[in-house]
Amino acid sequence: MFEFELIKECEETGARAGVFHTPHGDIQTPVYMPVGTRASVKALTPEQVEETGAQIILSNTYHLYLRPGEELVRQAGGLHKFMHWNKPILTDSGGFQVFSLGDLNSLSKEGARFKSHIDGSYHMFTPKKAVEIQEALGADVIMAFDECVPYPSDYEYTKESMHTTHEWAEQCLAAKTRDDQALFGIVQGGMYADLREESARTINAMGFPGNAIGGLSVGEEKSLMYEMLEIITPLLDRHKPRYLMGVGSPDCLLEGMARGVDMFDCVLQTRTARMGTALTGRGKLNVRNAKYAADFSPLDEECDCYACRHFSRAYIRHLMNVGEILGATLLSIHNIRFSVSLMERAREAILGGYFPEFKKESMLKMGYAY
RNA sequence: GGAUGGGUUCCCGAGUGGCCAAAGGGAGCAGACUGUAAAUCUGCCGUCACAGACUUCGAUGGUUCGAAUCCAUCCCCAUCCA
Repeated sequence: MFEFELIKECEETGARAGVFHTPHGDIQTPVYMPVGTRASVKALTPEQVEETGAQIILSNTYHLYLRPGEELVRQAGGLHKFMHWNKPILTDSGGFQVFSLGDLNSLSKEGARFKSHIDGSYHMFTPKKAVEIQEALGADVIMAFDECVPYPSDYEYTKESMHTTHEWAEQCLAAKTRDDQALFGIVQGGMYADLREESARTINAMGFPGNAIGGLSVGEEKSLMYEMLEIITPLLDRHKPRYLMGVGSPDCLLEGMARGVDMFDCVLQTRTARMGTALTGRGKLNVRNAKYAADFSPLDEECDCYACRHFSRAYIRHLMNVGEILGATLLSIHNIRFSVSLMERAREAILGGYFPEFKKESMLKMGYAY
């Protein structure tokens, strides 16, 4: 279980194609994972998510712990059953929320004491607690409890935080009791090359079945993120999946893959969808714009998603403009399908030995600098 | 016919002598969004030769240094009474 088969590596870049085995099915990598923070990919039914070709979705420990509570999810028979999604699920540990939602009460080596953003009540997350909650939720992949330092952060703080994250990673491993869940460690180290190297070596040595890279895409220049990736991925076990947390946009997906990343998750697809933005092979398209009022072509001519097969830009613009929920649904379907499709095509390119060309063409067509 | 309340920038709606090109919504236009407190947030939103000027608050005329705000007449609208 949780074996990662490395099928092919690009000879020019670090891109890889593989298969990650989980109790709820195999995942063809590289993979984009839609995010369903509160046990729901916003605006979509599980069937709609599945129809996009999504193989695995994310959910969130912090949010589900606060509401409805992990015990309730356990009672429901676990997250898969509770939300009616029978494919793999990955739960984020909640580290990101505990630190980003601001009202952090106190942080120590033991864990983080924080105030609920919902009712102001105090809670304590420790590595052990984060694992316990995630075991109750029952996702296929669970994440170590880490601290995601903001950008910019000074060297000393980043270093100390990284060491705490490492200690927590060990504690998460020790706390784990279920063997039908894979616990991934998370590399931190901010934007400091030596810290990233140390963190990658340390986390990798702990022997997690998969390694994640956290603390990137937090406001830094993309070039800096790529630099960090180039330091990190070569130090992570080739035969285990590498997961770049919170990334990304189409260009970041391609650039991440080229640097050896296998798994990505990002809220951008669904969030921007709800705001009226469609990701397309020719770049972003804000369908609310007046110029699409009478444009009866699909969001993306080359897309095979449900929205593009049946609806026009003009119709979706109309839905968004009058505030019909269906607009958010159709755009979400499209953006997820677009991203999933990009990954599928990239995988084929890796397998077919033409990934560098595919990447270049895709980037240029989408209007990204190359 | 009489009484009363009204007519404000695309719409709704504040404002009742200067700090008013005129609050606040909405609509419209554009932008942002990367381990989701987001069906959210931000900007613009009379015109122009735009750190200034010009036109505007039903119409016309008047009072005043100064009017969307006060006065007169007129034109509409709403409700009530005949």
